[in-house]
Amino acid sequence: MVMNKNCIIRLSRYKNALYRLQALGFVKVFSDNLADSVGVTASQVRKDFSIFGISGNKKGGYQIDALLEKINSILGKDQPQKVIVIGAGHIGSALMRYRGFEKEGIRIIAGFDIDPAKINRSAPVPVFPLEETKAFIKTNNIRIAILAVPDIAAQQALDLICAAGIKGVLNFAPLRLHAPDTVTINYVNLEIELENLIYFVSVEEKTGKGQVEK
Amino acid sequence: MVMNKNCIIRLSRYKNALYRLQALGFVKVFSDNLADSVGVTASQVRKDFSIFGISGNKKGGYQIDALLEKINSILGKDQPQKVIVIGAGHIGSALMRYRGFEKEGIRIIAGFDIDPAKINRSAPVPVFPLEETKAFIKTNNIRIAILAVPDIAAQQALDLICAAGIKGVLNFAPLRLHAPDTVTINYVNLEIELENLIYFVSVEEKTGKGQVEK
DNA sequence: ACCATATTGTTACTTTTTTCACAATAATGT
DNA sequence: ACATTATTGTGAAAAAAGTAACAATATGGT
Repeated sequence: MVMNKNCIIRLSRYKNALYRLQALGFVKVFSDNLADSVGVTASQVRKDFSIFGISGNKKGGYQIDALLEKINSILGKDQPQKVIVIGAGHIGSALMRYRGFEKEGIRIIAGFDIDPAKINRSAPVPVFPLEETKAFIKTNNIRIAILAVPDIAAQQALDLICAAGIKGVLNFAPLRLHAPDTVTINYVNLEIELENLIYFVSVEEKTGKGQVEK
Repeated sequence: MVMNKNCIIRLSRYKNALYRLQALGFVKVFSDNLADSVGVTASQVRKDFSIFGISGNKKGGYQIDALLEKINSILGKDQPQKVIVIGAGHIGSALMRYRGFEKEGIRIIAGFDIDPAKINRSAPVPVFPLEETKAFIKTNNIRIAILAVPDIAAQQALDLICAAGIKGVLNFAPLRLHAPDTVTINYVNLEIELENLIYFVSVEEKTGKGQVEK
């Protein structure tokens, strides 16, 4: 089975598209419908499905609800996922307020910060002192953390949570972090995404389009 | 010149790493230093540089300040970039408050929302009614917008801003949008990033690691 | 019950991306 | 001044990812 990260990302996209199709009243879907709504080729869809052992019906396409069930199970969406946030600054606290994760079965259950002024044990998503992180992770059996601390603090914070048992990290600090390879780190960097846009927009202005692959 | 989006993203990463090295007092850097701090191979660094016509000195590596100047110019960081935000909900308003873009020369100069309650013409980053978007983009010559509106409104909002002259969009809505191919769209989706982590973490728990490519 | 048709599943092919490998060469020490 | 060594720059090789093509087959119409 030859699988890579992009594959899983596409699986999430298929899932989102399927929910939309389902909401429109569709019951079954063909690889090319799904391809169109996600923006990939039909071959890609079928290949991805075959990688994960998802099968449909020749001439009949895929049954949307069965397909969703399968994808959700692959993506581990059977049970709700508890997540914590390290760093209650601008990004961290925006994430704690953000309700959009819930419909995906992802719950941010606590935040942690080194600054005493940020502590608030009675907020809807409570914020605890950083020292309590390790104990919290262990007693609540948390696997996934969002790291939203300043650059200089990031590696140290990562070491702390890895030692406590965290296995997956969504990192907002704009630098490469090091962790045991049993820990998966995904990077989010809006500055880089914007810089990327700026590049393509200005190249296009200079050249009049067509030269650049995206 | 064979160049792709990942190449530009790596260029941004090199830039960030170079600033850190510079802050530590380094004056020159070798491809393998840079590779280490960004997490790629030294060959990759040199190849990327050769694509953009960046050259160093045999045996002498690269002069950090000259290198930064070159990369910044490629990335269009010579002049500050004005950006607007469409949608002043949770994500949109967090972005408007976020000061982290400024050190990258990116300034969010206004927000727009359809909800009259969100309008605030005198905020540090003012929020205007959606109807004024087109005029604002034209008079201020804006090229780049962040799209932070609900799914159902996204395509319509995109059509509006594209018609007004926007050329690059950072989209937070979790669906594929359609635009003329003179417009670049980058997608940000934290739910998908988290789902991705959940997948890798649970696969690892089941298999005991080593089977999965990332 | 059979035929024509549409769609899957998978293998082979193509393209893209990354890595390797090494000649060219600048810096350093003797 | 010369030899040695470290590092770049790049073309060729390898690996990875994506696309195309088509045989297999289920479906629906007649």
